[in-house]
Order: sequence, then C-alpha cells, then structure tokens
Amino acid sequence: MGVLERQEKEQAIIRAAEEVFFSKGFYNAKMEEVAAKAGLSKGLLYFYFNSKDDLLMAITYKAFERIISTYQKVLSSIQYKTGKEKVLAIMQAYTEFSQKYFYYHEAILNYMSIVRLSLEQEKKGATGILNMETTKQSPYYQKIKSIHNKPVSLVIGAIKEGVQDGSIRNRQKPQMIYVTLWAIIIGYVKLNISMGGQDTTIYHVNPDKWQAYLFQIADHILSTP
Amino acid sequence: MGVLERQEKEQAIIRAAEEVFFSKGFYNAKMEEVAAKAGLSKGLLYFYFNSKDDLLMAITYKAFERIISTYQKVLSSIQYKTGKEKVLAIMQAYTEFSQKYFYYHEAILNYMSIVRLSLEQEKKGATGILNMETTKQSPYYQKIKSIHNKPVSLVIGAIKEGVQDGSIRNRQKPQMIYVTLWAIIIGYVKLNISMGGQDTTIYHVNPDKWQAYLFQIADHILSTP
Amino acid sequence: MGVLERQEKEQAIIRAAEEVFFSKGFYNAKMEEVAAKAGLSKGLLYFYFNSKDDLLMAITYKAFERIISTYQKVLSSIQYKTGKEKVLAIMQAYTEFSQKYFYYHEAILNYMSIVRLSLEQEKKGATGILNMETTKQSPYYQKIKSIHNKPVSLVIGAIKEGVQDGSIRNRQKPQMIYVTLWAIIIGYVKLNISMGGQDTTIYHVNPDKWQAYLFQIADHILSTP
Amino acid sequence: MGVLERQEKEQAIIRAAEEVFFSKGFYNAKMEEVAAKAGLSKGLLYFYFNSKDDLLMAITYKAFERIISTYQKVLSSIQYKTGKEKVLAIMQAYTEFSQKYFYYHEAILNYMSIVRLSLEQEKKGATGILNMETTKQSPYYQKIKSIHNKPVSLVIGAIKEGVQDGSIRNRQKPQMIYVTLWAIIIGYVKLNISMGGQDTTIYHVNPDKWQAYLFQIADHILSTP
DNA sequence: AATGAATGAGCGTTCATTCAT
DNA sequence: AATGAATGAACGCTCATTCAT
Repeated sequence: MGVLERQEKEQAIIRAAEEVFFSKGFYNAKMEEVAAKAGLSKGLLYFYFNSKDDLLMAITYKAFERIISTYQKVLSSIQYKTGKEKVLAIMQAYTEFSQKYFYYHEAILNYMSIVRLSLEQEKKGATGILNMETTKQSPYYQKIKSIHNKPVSLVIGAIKEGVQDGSIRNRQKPQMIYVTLWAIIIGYVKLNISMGGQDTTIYHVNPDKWQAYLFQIADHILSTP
Repeated sequence: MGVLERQEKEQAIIRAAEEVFFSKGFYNAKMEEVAAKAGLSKGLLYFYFNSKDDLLMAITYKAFERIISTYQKVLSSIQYKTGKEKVLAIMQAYTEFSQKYFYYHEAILNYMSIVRLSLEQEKKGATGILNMETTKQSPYYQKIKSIHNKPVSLVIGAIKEGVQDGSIRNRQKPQMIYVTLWAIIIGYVKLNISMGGQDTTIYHVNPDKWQAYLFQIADHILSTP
Repeated sequence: MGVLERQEKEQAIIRAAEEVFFSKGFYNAKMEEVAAKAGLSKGLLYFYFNSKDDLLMAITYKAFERIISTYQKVLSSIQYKTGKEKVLAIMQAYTEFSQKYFYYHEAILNYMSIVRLSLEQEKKGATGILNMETTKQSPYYQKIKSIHNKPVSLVIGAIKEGVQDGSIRNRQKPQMIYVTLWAIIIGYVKLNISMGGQDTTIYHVNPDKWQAYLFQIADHILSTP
Repeated sequence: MGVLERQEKEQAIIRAAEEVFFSKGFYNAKMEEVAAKAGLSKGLLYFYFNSKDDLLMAITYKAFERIISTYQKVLSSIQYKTGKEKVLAIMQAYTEFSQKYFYYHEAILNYMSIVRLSLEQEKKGATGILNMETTKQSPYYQKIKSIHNKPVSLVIGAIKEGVQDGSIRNRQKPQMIYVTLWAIIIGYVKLNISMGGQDTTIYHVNPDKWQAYLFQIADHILSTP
C-alpha cells in the first residue's frame, strides 16, 4: 500500500470522525460509529491514530492547515493591496470558513482551551472536553504546536503592513487590534450559530446584513485613529 | 421536611454540581463527586433532580435567574439615566458576571445550542455537550423556556429607550444593535478565557485595557448614526 | 447493610474469583465469569475491589491469613513439644494446606515474585502474571506487606527453639535450614501437582510414600549435626 | 529459500520469542514485539508457527532438546565414573542450566502442567498459562511428547547404574530417588529466584553455600541405605 | 426522605490472527 | 516467502441510574 493510499485512508477516517464528533459531540461520539462511517473496522482506527483524542487532534491539525492555507491564498491574491484590505479580506475568509466548517472553528477554540490549560497547571475552570493526559501524548497535538501561531502572525503581519502603508490609522497596538477584531468574529460566529445559522432569523436579524454591518464596524475600527 | 429545607438542599446540590461540572467538565464530572461535595448521598440527587442533564439545566436556570436579577438591579439603580447608559451598564454587568461566573456564561451558551438543535431537527453542526433526549425531558429545561427571552428583552428595551431619548443615535434595528454588542462581549469573554483570563497576558494585551477599549467601541457604535 | 453482610459478600466474591482464576488461569479468567459465579453483577465487583489485580491480592491476603492461622494453631497445639517436632508439624501442615488449597500456594509464590520484582527495579526475568503498576496500588497488596514475614518468622522461631532444646542438631544457620526444608516442600508440591496429585502415580511413585520419605529426610536434616 | 535459511529464520524467531516472552511474561508479550526483535514481519511469524501458543511450545521443545543434549554430554564426559557421580553431575548440570536459562526451566514446568491437565480432563487447579485448546493443536506440542520422557529416563538410568555399581546404596525405588532429588532442585531454583537470584541474599543465605549444602544432602541421600 | 448497594449497558482499547498483494 | 494493513472478538472498567430498605 502506497503512502498516498495510506494518506487517503487517514483522511477518510478524519472525515468520518469530523461528521460523528461534531454531530453528536465528542463525548457522545463512538469510535465504532466513526469506523462504520469510514467503512473500516474499529481496530484500524487505532492503526492510524493513537486514540480518540489523537483523532480529534488530527482534525484540529487539519483545521489549522486549512486556515493557514486559506489565509495564504487570500494574501497572495491581493498581494498589492493595502494592509487594511488584507486584514478585512482575512476576516472575511475566516468568517466564511467558520460558517462552512463550523467544526473546524470549534476544534480550534477547543485546542486553545487545551493549550491554556496546559500552560497554567491549575485545574480551576477546566471545561475542556478532552482528557489532558491522553491529548498531550497525541502526535497530532505535538504537530499543531509547531504551526498554531501561524494564523495569528499572518494577521498581525497584515495589520503592521496597514499601519506602515497608512491604511490602518488605529493607534492601538497591533495585538490589541487583532484580538478586538477576532473577538467580534468569534462572537458573531457563535451567536450566529446559536441563532440557527444562515437559514433562520431569530431576533429578526438577517445574518447577511448583520455580517455586513459588522464588517463596516471593523473597517471603522481599523480606519479611525 | 419543610419546603425551605428542601430548597436549601436543592441549592446545596446545585452549588456542588456547579463546582464539579465546571472544574472537570460536564462529562468528566461524576454524580458521586457532586453528592460527596454536597454532603448527601448519591441516591438523593435523583430525588431532587431527574438526571445529570436535569442538574445541568437547573444550573442553567439559576444562571438565567441571576442574569435577569442582575440586569434588573442595574436598571433600577440607574432608572433615570439615558438608554445608552443603561445598555452600557448592562454590558458592563454581564462582562463582570461572566468573568466571575464563567460557568454560568458557558451554561447559557450551551443552552442556546440546545434550543437551536431542538428547533432545527437537523443534527448538522450539533456540538452541544448534552444528550438531547434526556435534556428535553428535564423539568428545568422547560422552566428555562419561560424566562429565556427576558434578558434579551430587557436589553432591547433599554436600546429602544436610548433611541427614544436620543442617547442612542445608531439607526440600525434594536435587535441588530443587540446582537452586535453581544457578539463583542461573547467574543471577548471567550478569547479572554482562552488567553488565560485576567492573570496572564498572551499576545501582550492587557485584559483591562482591552476591555476598556471594547467599551469605547461599544459606546461609539451606540452613539454614531 | 451491616458490616458482616458486607464481609460475607466480599468473601463470596473472593471464593468465586479463586475458582475462576485458578481453574482458567488469571489471564484467561474473566471478571464477568467471576461475577456470574458469585451471583452478582460485574459492576459490584468493582465496588468491593479496585481491580482484577486487587482481587488476586485479596485472595493472596486470605492465603497468608490462612497459613499464619494454621501455623499458630499447630504451634499452640504442641506447645510443649520440641522445636524439631514443631518444625516438622508446620511442614506437615503446609504440605496438607498446599495440596488442599493449591491455588493459595500458587498465590503466595506469585506474590513472592512480585515482591522480588518490585525490590529489584530490573525487568529482566520478570515472569510474574501481574501488571506491577496496578498491583502496587492494590490496598490488599499493601495489607499483605504487613504480614508477609510472619510465616517465615514462625518457622525460624521454631528452628531456633529446636536448636536451644537440643532437638535440632544441624549446625547450619536457622535461615539455611529454613530455605532448605522449604525448597523440599515447594519442589514436592510442584512435582506432585505436575504428576497429577494424589490420584495418579506417574513414574510409579506413590505420593503418600514419597511424602513420608521426604519427611524422613527432613527429620534427618534437622537431627544430624 | 533453502532449508537451512528456513531453519535459521525459525531459530531467530524462537530466540526473539524467548526474550520477549520471558522478560514480559507470556501474556504481556506481543507478537508484534517478537517480530520486531526477530527483524521480521508479524505475518511471517504465522508462516513459521501456528500460533502464539505454538511458539511457546517451540521454545519448550528447544528447552527439552537442550536438556537432553546437556545430559548426554555430561554422561559421555564421565562415562567411566560411578552412577552416583553421574546423577550428581546431571543434577549439577541442570542446576546451572536452570539458572542460566531460567525460562527454559519455567517452560518445562509449564509443559508439565499442561500434560497433566490434558491427562485429567478436570480443570481443577489448572494454573497453566496456556489456552489448552490451541496448545493441543500445536505441532511442537506433539513433537515434545516424543522426547519428554528422555531426560527422566537418562537420570533413572544413571540411578540404576549407581545401584548396580554400589555407589548408590539408597534402597528406595529409582523413581522415588529421582523425584526426591528433583523436588529439591525445583524447590531450590524456585526459591532462589524468588529470593532474587545469585545477586541478593534474602534471609541472609548465601546462594552458593546453600547450593553446596543441598548437594551434600543429595549425596547423603544417594549414599545412605 | 434518605441511603448506598446493586445494576448493566456501554466504551475505548488491545492484539492474535488473517489475507490481499 | 514475505509484508503489514485489516479484522473483530474480547475485556477491564466506568458510572448514571435504580431500588430495597
């Protein structure tokens, strides 16, 4: 069996796991079901992945890869535009991404909780859905570590560019600008999903209009000194 | 046993459950430990609550009660101020609340996911931490339904007041303003927690300054036409 | 449920485990079967015992208790006889004991392997049938530690007595005498069992005559300077 | 592939299995690890051996071969000495052998348990580490049967010789003498191992002195009418 | 009301064995 | 002969829930 075929099977398992984990929740998800959905035996799952946690980390790794590649595509397609436009384009891209692949978004947020938990050794407030011990042993967890700063640094790079080229006149620190914009997106995605996504309009707010409005605010934040 | 004693015991269980559920995560939490922490037997838990899910719903109900009462206190304490000030005060109150009682915040968000899931029968994107079947049978779940719109309507009321009294000059629909401000708060709380709360400053952003900055933005959103 | 009833149930489980563990071998034994044989649910086994290993240690503890009490009974029944007679009586008692309860004998030998393994940290030559980690956590393992020297010291005490009263004229160190006699018994029990116990006479050796002959040798060892 | 190469590979597997089985115990040993240690694929193990049990039987067969050849070498090297000297020399050889290759000793004892179990159909007292069904189907198990009496008959032959030539004056049946001496050796090896082998001196008994003492007893047993 | 012993379905994981190549 | 991916039965253990008292 070639490396390619092997990677394909790995991806098949990951795809099955994505469906199962995020439709039933990680804890309610059963490896048996993942295997069935992937058309493989349960045992084979453990040939490709160390544990259930490892599988979730594999999904998360894929999420990071996707995000990074999306950002890079966006940035290279508007290589000669202003920093502000780049930041807004990335925001736009992430918003679309997280709506299309909501579970990748959740996986990433979950990963952030884990990292934080492992940084502070305290257990207080630990609401993560993973068993830390097993997770830390996951090879995919280790792999993520090497790339998990990339998305942030791409955005912060764009912000700095915007400050340089004058398109961003906000005088807060780039990091401050970053977390502010990110808070808006995260909040939007969470509330939007809680409200039922694009299809329903709870509170009588049209998601598209709302999103447009939020980007208007983001633009204002970036443009105003 | 009097009603009072009974309510006290109920509250003792809920308090114990809060601690356990949110320090270990709902799935890792054990009823045994809740009972021990409450100083009661495991069996008695099931006299007061139908199930583990019911217990979480009881916590969520309490969370809603607290939020509502907090809002009402805030509103009555600044009864004669402008609508904008009321909205900002409520935002401020919620921010403090969610930082102090992070698990109430999480419980409410979790509840929102459940509601959405039960509205749409589709399972896609379901990431809730609860087994839907058991949850729907929870009496507390039913109780929450009767009050879950209250917080929203209090804020929207304040927004409308602000529009009336001229303190809020934003011409978007009150609902739009509401979800926008709420997205910012939710995103802030989530990111802030992911960054390690008040104690650490990942990305070199000071949480207090960041919060102040966000409220500045919120003020601007409300004030600008 | 009283303490007595609880202890009875514990003993019922231990008895069931004895049967299953030693008829199929520890590894082939299934907790399910132990539960069935005890007439209880599988879960209850884990209410009374921490793990499968703990259960084996409980059996071993019982084995030690039995041995010690057997020795004490023997010794008190021949309180005024010579040391040599005491030693021989104990040997006789152990031989009967290990033939009647062969699994107790095996359990004790197994325990000795474990102790040795935990003394030396080296893994070389480790043929024990237990997972060291789990075993060390077993409360019964800890309990055994407090009594595991008792049988040896009772015998060595009797040997010293015999040396004092002149019935034992062997001038080797008491410990040397002890291990020598014990080697004979252990070898006898092992070979006897391997030959099929009392019922068959492989090699055309009658077990009773053989045993008598071995005791004659033991007597000689003790009596001869 | 020639027969030679094939036998070499078989031996490589057996050697690997010896290491793994006896360092981790048969049940904790994994075929995967055996394969890795032998430098072969897991699948190939099953080309050479029917099952894990078969592999253990192969080791046991090798153990018997070694014993027999050791005995024969010893006997031919002292062809013209007395029967007693031959018996003692064999005992000496076995003692050395079992200390050097403890696992061969264990394998042989294990085999004896199996034989006994298969003779009696009763399961009582069965403490073997093997699944009887699979073992009986092992070709190596069948092979052992054809030679398993050889070591015994060699020793008994020497005993008879000693009786003839007058060096052995013990008037017990040769078989009785055989099992007696063997019990001493088996007990010695077992206790010695339980005490931690040659390196430590539990009970303050020096293994070498003890062994010398035991051979003195053996000599006495053989020499005394 | 209260206890805590008892239940049993459920799950992640392991690993000897098989089989397509 | 040889590989190693694939299988699937098996098992120890957990824990929400129930129930006899």
